[in-house]
Amino acid sequence: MKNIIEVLKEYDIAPSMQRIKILEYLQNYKIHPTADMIYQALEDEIPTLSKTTVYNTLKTFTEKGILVALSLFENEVRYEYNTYPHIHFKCIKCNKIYDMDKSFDLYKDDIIDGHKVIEHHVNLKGVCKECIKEEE
Amino acid sequence: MKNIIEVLKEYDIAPSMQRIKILEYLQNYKIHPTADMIYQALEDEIPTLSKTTVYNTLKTFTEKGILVALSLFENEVRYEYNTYPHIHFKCIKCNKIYDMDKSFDLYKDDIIDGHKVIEHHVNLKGVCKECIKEEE
DNA sequence: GTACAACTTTGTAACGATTACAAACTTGAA
DNA sequence: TTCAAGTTTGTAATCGTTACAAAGTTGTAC
Repeated sequence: MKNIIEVLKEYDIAPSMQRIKILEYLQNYKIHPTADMIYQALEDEIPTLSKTTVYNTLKTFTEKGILVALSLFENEVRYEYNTYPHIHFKCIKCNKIYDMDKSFDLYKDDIIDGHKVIEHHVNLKGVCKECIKEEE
Repeated sequence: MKNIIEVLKEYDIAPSMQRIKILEYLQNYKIHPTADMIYQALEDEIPTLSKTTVYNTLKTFTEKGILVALSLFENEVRYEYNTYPHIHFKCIKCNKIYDMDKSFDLYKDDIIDGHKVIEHHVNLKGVCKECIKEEE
């Protein structure tokens, strides 16, 4: 396993104690933790740790490219009336969500690796046609 | 277009004014609105409308099967250390997220229908192997 | 028509994840 | 040793959402 301090330096991040522990946790526990999970796991080891530090650190890591943040539709639940399987495309500029009729292998109701699939979502994110126009 | 009152009755939902207007909005504006978007669109027409009513109604519609609620990772951002393209499976019982190495057509950096794709996520939801065991 | 029960709607308060902000602390170079 | 830049911390605020209880509405039995 790569030295954590070197990884941080590689990404141009000062290797503070908090940052080292957080990255170490992420390397060891690949359960896609939330900020809160990380905080709870480390608060015994670093009793002064602040949740804000965890958020700040994760933000820094994500900005510098060490991590990827997963959360397609962020804080909002979106509702749709039609429910045939299709692909969603969300524009990062205007926040509109478009339906796309590209087909895909649907795993709904399949068993994969022993896990039972109930829902299958394909989500794209990018800049929509309209917003590309406006950029020019 | 189908009569809205009949659709509601079909799904065993009493057709109140609020419910009719909300369903009408969803039929007419297929932009996958948030609860708040719906509230804002209707508050002029129904000045006494409460946000709670919108939330209640959407919950009812979703429970009865008129709508589908989209929001894969809910309120939480999850972080991951490795970033090769893969499929995520989230267990609805234990909330763990598993990586799956099934391959899929990757649309990243493609242009589809004029929209530029920057991110491409495939997300499955269901009951994981462990939790299936526990159910028996 | 009245009364009552069941259902709906409403407003306020609370919640949980996240962010803003400013004060306190740490670091390293001049 | 000092100072500036960077880092950490705690508190308060924000945003989407939910809990809860009071008020309003409806339909049916009398």
